[in-house]
Amino acid sequence: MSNTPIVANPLLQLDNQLCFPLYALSRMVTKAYQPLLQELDLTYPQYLVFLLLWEHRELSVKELGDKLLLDSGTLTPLLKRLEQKQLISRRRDPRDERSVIIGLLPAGQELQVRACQVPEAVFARLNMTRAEAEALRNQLNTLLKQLA
Amino acid sequence: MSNTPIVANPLLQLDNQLCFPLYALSRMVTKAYQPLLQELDLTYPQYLVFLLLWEHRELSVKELGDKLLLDSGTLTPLLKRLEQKQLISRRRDPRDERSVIIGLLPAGQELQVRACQVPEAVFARLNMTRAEAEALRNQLNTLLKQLA
DNA sequence: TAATGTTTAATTGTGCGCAATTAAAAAGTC
DNA sequence: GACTTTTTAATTGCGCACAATTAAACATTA
Repeated sequence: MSNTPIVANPLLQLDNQLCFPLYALSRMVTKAYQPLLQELDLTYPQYLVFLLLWEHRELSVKELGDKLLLDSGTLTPLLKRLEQKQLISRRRDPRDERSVIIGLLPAGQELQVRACQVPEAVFARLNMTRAEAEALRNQLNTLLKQLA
Repeated sequence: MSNTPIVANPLLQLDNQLCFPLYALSRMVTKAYQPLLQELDLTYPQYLVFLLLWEHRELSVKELGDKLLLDSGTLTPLLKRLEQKQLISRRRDPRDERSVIIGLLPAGQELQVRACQVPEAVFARLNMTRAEAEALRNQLNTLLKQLA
């Protein structure tokens, strides 16, 4: 009875899944950022929010969610923590009181200078050429657009 | 003062990061599994545990962690939930009392039959050929081995 | 064998991620 | 203009992920 043969279904083997390396690599890359972001006192998703704010200065929660593919259940508490650290501001859009507009405070703006070295430092840890990285990024982005 | 020019640093733009499509695509793929796994009453990481158990029947928490790149802080509560649902068993290894051995219970074994259709169903949602999927998987696995 | 070091899980605490619900504002429709 | 529908955030609850700590079992070495 404890000898029931195990059906070796290749479709159900971890090594044959596309999902697993995607899942695992994503976490490993996040971990590669961690020590660098710790110096900025930011988590990885918080860092992504700042990438957008440094580029656009102001964005609504909705716009952040559209760009990061995250909903308000994730963003609202994250943004409140950044507000509490005086890095960003949160205010209702007077023209549409449903929207909450996120803006950079001086301390949040100043983080950009210290963040400049992060991409290079992380890149150095992944042993791949620029061309390889860009090719993979385009590949992943293509898939992403098909799904989102 | 609110006119401080924003330095457009391409290295700090979300669209130029490799990390973001990896992070976002991983979550999207997990979401693609969700409705299928819901019928098995499993979460995505729980499903990964079962892929390994269906293949190996018994594995220690350590072995599961090595294969999934997860630590006991993640696995212990997850496994306790599966134990509570009578899907798996947890017992100390009599030969090394530090190890906890995870085994399949009948209900957990029977889940395999219902799971057989999951990989095909998920694959259908990603508009890519087998060859493309395999190429990408190998690429991601190579990167993963470099990091782990 | 006694002391030291290593391995393995468990625990604790924090921060996502997301489904589901609620509530308010805005837009569309009759 | 009242009614309905849609949009937008916030809230609640649950399950990961993971860093840091603890404790027990095992291994190594003096």
